[in-house]
Amino acid sequence: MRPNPAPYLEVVFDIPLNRVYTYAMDSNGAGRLGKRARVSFGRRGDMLGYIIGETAHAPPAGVAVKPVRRIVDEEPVFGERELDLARWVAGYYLCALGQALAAMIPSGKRPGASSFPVEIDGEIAGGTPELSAEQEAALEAVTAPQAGSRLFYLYGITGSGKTEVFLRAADRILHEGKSVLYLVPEIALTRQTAEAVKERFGPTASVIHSALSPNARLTEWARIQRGEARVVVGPRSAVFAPARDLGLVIIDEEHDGSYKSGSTPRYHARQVAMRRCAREGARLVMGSATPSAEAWKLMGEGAITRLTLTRRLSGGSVPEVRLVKLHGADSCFTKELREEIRKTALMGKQTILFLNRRGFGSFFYCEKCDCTLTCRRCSVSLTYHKNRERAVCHYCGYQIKAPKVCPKCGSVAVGYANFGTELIEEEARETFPDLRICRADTDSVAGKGSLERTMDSFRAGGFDILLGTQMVAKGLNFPGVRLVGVVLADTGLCMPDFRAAERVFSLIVQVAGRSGRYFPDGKVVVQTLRPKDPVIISACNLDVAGFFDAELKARKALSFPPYTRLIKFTVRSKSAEQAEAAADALADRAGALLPAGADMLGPSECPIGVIAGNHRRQILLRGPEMGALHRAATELARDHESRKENGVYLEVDVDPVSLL
DNA sequence: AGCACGCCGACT
DNA sequence: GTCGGCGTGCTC
Repeated sequence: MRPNPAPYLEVVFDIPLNRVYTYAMDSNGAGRLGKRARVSFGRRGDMLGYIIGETAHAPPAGVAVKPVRRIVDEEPVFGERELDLARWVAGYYLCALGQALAAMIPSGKRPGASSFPVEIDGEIAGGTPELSAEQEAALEAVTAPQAGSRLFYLYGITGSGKTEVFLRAADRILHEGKSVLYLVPEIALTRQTAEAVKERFGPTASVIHSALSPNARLTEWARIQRGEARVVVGPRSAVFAPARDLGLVIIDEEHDGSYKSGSTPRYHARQVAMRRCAREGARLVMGSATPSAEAWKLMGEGAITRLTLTRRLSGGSVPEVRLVKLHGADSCFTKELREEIRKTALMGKQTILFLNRRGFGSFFYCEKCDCTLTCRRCSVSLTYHKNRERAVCHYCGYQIKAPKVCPKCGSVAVGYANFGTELIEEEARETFPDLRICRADTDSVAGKGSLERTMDSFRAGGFDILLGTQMVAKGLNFPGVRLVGVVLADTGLCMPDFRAAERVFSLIVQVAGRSGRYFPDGKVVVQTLRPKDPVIISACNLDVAGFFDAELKARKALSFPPYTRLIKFTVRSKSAEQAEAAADALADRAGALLPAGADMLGPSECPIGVIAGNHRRQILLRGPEMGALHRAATELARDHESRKENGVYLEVDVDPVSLL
């Protein structure tokens, strides 16, 4: 037996420790790179690690090298390309390499277990429909052999046939012998698109269904690795699929918030896709009726090629969107909405009521002049703190005594609005005691099975009114729905977030598009406390360009994305004093490290100041470009880690989507 | 992140 | 006298 030339393996773990550990491998031969290993780690007897290197060098003296227990994989689960991508993710999003790898690789035990069968929806249009001239032009642009651009945006109203263009483009790329990643928002849209892709591409397709077990995911992963599956449909994590010869990445509903991960690593699938496309020479095509501000700006500058679809294919009409003023003191339902709900029920049709996320805190409004309280520096709504009787900006910490009269018009008809889903449900039941009402949001339902049952039952006509949050808006089709009501558009608008207007606008336009598509007589009623608000008006007119004209001007004036980049630091501690001290210390260091042109907002208390006994404070770094800002943030994070403060945890969010 | 070691309050 | 609270310290 010849001596092993590389007897040590470098292993990383899915823990927030950016360190590489060395284990001993006594048997001969190399080829462990990219496989997973079971090792004993600290007090933990058994731990799954990722082998990122093979080396002849022993760790520094004094450390007792442990042997590898078992190599888990027959074949490596990640190659150089995946490792490179993981390194980039770890560096860009400031997390440990092991955490980046864990986010990429499904954590199944071993491949081979059978996958959960994907249910058939029974609503798939057979064959391939004819393309309109607009669709044809878009397809040609995206798949042109000598594309001048690599980045495209399919911008078109709901029902204009974006999906068919995506499928045709995927088909062409496949015929070039390359692979395609087709990203869809979580849950809802996945199923329909997945069916279409399965039907079109058969076994060449890999559908990363949300119901797949970890083992089944790993099986799919291996099929993609081998080049057996060359069209991958899935949610944001599918952007990491080990596709060979990547030719095209499709991001459907690009504006959707689910593309940004909510836990470490807090990556954005769009960002990862852009990096992959640049690195692997692939093209990227995104699509939405309501692009993100980032994408809209890039389209305006020509950095992304805009391909516009204007025609509705199914001949559906644009729905009537009615804007109705809601009087704060009265009920959650205006006369108009009540009458429309009644009328709809009498027709034997159904109503969907949208609640803009759960009411968050309380916000000032004036009944008389429609004004709100905003921070002068950040232009976000001030949050009302009842116990302290103060109105606070959660970006910069600016605060004033909570007014009892309107500062603009002196009216005493002011209040602090807060409409939660429970309140609205309660009132809906009181107002319509004879109608059958159900509620569907993630926190009202115990298991995901019961949520699906609720949806299916509603679809089958088992309820008259469905109360739901964004998740209902996304992709599910309910053929019996005539009326869509946005209960209170302002709830979202008053979120203390500079993206609040963008989200509200997007939601209303998406809702409106939905209603017109599946019911020719569709109606949308948007209730608002402030019917003169330009955001709500442009949304009801479905005026995307008009909205972004104003919105981008405001973002520029206030130095917010997409004109700047942000990195958010959140410190948390059981002790309020420690959290405050740590945040202040971090801010001091940040002040010294910040590059020219960059600034810092905060430290301030997080909008949800205490979660599970943890006091939270945040600092926002802001700069004109990511390069220098990111270097400062990296330094700052390293600095914090080196002088480990007990019980103080730091979390970093690069390109945060929500500042909450 | 886990998981153990360690040093102070109310129980059989 | 012990069981157990979770503070802090380490993990090849």
